[in-house]
Amino acid sequence: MARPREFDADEALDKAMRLFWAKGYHDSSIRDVVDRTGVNYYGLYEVFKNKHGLLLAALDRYRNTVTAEFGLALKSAAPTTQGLLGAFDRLFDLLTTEDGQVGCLMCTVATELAPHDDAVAAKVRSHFGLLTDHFRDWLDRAGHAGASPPETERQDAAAFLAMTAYSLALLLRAGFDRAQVRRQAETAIAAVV
Amino acid sequence: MARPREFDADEALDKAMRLFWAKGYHDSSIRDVVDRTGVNYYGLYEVFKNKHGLLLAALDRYRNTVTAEFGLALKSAAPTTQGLLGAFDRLFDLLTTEDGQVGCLMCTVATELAPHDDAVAAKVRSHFGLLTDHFRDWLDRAGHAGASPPETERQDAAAFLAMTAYSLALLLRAGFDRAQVRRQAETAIAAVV
DNA sequence: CTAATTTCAGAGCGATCGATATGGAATGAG
DNA sequence: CTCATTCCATATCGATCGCTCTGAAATTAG
Repeated sequence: MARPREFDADEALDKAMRLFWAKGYHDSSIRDVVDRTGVNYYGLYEVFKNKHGLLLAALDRYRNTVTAEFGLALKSAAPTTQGLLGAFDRLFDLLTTEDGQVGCLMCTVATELAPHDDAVAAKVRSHFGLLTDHFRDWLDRAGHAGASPPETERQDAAAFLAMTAYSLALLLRAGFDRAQVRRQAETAIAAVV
Repeated sequence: MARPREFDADEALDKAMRLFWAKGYHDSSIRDVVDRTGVNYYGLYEVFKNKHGLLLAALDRYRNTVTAEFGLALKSAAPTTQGLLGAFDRLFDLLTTEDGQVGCLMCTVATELAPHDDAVAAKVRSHFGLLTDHFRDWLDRAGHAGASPPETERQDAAAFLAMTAYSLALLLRAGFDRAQVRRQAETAIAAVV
């Protein structure tokens, strides 16, 4: 098989994801990616085809790491108001890293690209659906405690919480301080539990 | 005064605003602006200094036209659940134009630029504050009808509605259909009135 | 009228973009 | 070992970026 690859594709993808996450798509150049990952152009294009392919792969990775992590937080959250608020606190941690990744990658590329990029738009909507499912699971657990609301109402509440997560991410990215954003989360939670 | 200007600065700014609104900042080139407005480079740089100055002016115009229009809708909205929903319907109209402007310009530039552009971030936060004030006015009117909630709670509700408006715009831009987004609006409204 | 001034139209600037081509280094097959 | 193959490192490509400069056109002052 001739000369073996010197880089770890997942590791490189993670760094590329964090670059897109911090700076968005158009403002991140392939040269930036090369510098950050240490991977040469050849390897990058061999594995990810082009810049757009790299973004799509980064979105998948985001879903499988960051969003999955939040899913775990929801799974282990108590079926109470405080439990849900704790999950949102975990979300805030995930959405504000030390390396400058502020907000949610999905929300950022949604506003930047979705109207003119069907592949990205599809991934965003799919991600929103996943988020909704996670909240739905939590609501199902919480519903056992009190009176069980009707099916459609509970599904609406789940989608509403997913929308809330997105908008909290947007506010964080816009520079609102965490305490203020957290108050918004409390108001949203009070709406559905 | 020598040769007079041949273009209307406001008219040109409006077209530039719509370009940024539709495609975002980085994906809109000065050449695009020149083509869309018919204004030459010289005039553009003479009036707006540079691309960033043009964006800031566009954000001001957005606030004074689109957001002002929504403010009027809120002012004339009945102090009822249906009244508020009607104002959101007007918002949906404003956020989906025939020329391809989908979503909210402020939200779009917030995710695209705010973390690395203080001037833009400041305008976004100011815009969010204005939106909050508009909702606050409506809540004050609505509050007269029933039991008046405490001051801080009402202010939180106003900010929550502003956040809701932002996230509805985000969902529209991500390609969710209007009916689904409207359902989210209903859920949010039910949370505060 | 001429002269001075300002705008127009667009050519052109250096820089950077995404993407590819190239020559040498590293590996496995025979 | 040789040799074909694959990857690394980087030079380079044409295109486009934000922006400026230039020469002609249009206007006012005198």
